[in-house]
Amino acid sequence: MGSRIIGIKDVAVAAGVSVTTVSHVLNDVPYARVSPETRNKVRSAAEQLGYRPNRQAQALRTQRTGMLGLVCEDIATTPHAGRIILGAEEAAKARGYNLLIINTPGSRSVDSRQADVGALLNRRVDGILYATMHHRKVELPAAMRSVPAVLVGSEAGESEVPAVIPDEEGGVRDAVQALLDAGHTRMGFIHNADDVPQNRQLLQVFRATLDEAGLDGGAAPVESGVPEAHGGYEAARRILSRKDGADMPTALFCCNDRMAMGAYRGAAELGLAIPGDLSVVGFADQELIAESLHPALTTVELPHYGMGARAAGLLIDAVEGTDLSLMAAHPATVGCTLVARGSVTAPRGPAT
Amino acid sequence: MGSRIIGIKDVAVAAGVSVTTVSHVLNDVPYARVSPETRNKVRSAAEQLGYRPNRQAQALRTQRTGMLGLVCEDIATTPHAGRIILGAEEAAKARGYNLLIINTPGSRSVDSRQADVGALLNRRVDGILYATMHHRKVELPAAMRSVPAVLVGSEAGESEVPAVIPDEEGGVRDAVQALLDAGHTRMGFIHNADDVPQNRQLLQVFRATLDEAGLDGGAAPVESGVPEAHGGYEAARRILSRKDGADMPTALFCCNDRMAMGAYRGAAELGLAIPGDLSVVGFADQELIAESLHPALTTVELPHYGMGARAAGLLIDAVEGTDLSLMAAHPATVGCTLVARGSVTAPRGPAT
DNA sequence: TTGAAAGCGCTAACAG
DNA sequence: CTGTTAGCGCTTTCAA
Repeated sequence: MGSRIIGIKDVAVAAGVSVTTVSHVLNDVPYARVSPETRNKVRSAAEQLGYRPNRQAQALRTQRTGMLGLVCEDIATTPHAGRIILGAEEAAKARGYNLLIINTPGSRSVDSRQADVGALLNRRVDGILYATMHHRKVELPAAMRSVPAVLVGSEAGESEVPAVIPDEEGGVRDAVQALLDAGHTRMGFIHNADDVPQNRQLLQVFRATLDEAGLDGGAAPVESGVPEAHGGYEAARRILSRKDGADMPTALFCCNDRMAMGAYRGAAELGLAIPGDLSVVGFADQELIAESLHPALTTVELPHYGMGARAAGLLIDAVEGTDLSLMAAHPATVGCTLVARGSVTAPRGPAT
Repeated sequence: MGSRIIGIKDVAVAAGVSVTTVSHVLNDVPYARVSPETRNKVRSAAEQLGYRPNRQAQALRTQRTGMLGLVCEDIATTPHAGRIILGAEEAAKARGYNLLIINTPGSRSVDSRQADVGALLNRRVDGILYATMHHRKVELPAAMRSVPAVLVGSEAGESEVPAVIPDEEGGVRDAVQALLDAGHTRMGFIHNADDVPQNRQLLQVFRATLDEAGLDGGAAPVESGVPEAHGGYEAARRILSRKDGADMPTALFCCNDRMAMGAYRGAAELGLAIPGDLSVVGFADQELIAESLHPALTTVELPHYGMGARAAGLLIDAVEGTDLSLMAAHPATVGCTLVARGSVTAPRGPAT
């Protein structure tokens, strides 16, 4: 137990070769012509000594750190954060990269975010993943332009940074289609009152899908509320007590699962059983809630893991030379999946 | 736009001084004696050129990377992951460190986890944070012993690795006390049927707290179920339909919030209003659920953020020379907070 | 087939 | 007060 840290030199000595040879062997340098015996000697010496290549030193020499920066704008605050991180981490690891993670408050000044990105740049990350929670246009720290970058979950304003976003439109279509397929023709829409573009779009797609099915999307009852259980509760009560009889919707599309949870309660209070009297689909929010509800909520899952993985893959492509500039204008989109659980069934036959 | 990357040398030239001086100024080396004018010249030259110290090079030279490895055992899978990561990240950042994150499947072989830790070691992280989700003894990859390490959320088996764990015992006591304070004397315990030590302990503490209050903890009704909403539902039904009248519990302690959610439904079906007829407290699970329930669930919050921050702080202390070996035998504990919401109130007066 | 040697960008003795 | 210089551990010409 003498020398604490052993380097390539120690391996070279132990194997009776030069450091060059060790480097060639251990890195499988293609043009290196080393005899098999020598290779073995080197490898076993390295193993024996427990040699750990110092990636800092390698990086200094090769100008490649093999590290990707993941800057999360408030992301680690939401329950979905972990999935994005996990997706990015596994995709990165699979290609030999590691993730340097940094949280940056989106609320704070651009300067503070600059500094966070700067820290990553000082560490010479090969590229940067910039993740945000709410799918919207985002203003990027200027410093980011000096390395390849990919946005996760939102698009950049005017810049030409490629982005990976969820295909929410497809998700809404799938959800509505599931209701249509079950035989529903009158469905209500419970809207998130937060006025972000994303939310407006959900409603548009909802209506368009109805129109395309030959129904009147514009006529569908819509109510908004705060994006919490009680907002959903109130909105549901309003929709469901508008009028009785033939016009009452037999299904509800809720903009997020918490609101759906509230809708459950609203329906229960009005004596409506789910899914017998009322089918419900949720959207993109909380798997945990969806599964815990009774009956379990059929909902659309946002592909957090997939977006993380996809973005990391693209970023590595860019780092390794692929030109992503074509992608900048046209974000990559990853599909949402409709998870069918127990809250959708066929509507009751027309009232007698 | 000639030279792309500018180094300390460029700054030295621009400022008309030597690299030593630049290094001294930029790093605020205490024993360096540099005139204020020179300092200014250096600083503005650096600023001007947009100089970014190359931390890889610094690290190579100083043998300190300023990076902490965070290995998460399956952690990024759970919704709590983000809070631990966030806590660790912010604490690290505050002291000038960054986090290299790596997910490692706890289910897979020790070898695979060794490899993950190895990747961190190759990058010469200054220390390692090892986080697990379920508070239990954990078997650590041997390689970890070569750098300072701190466990988050679980204790090590026989090794002498310091750990940071939640004070669940205190959390249970607080919850029971809240019920006691509200005037409850008969409370049921809804147990997680998973047979992990943690769960057994919760019940013990529950009983002990009751005993200490002069009640008979052993007599409290206990029912177990799978740790999901339906498990809680079934357990609640069993407890609440055991017998009527004076012996029926007026409050329920649930081992996690999903089970509490099920208990709500069970109570509702039996015609019991919460909190009027039945008070409920949850434990350590899902803030999102707790807030969305109606009435909102009073529950005990596990200090994920705090554990992450605390662990990072300790690790950095160790990295910077503090001896943590005393701590190894005695894990640091961070308190859980009882979040009072709407599910606890005084019991109804004794039945007429 | 293998080895010697020149740096990657920076810090820290040691000299002035 | 400031500058020279020797590495940190590794890769990669270039030469043998």
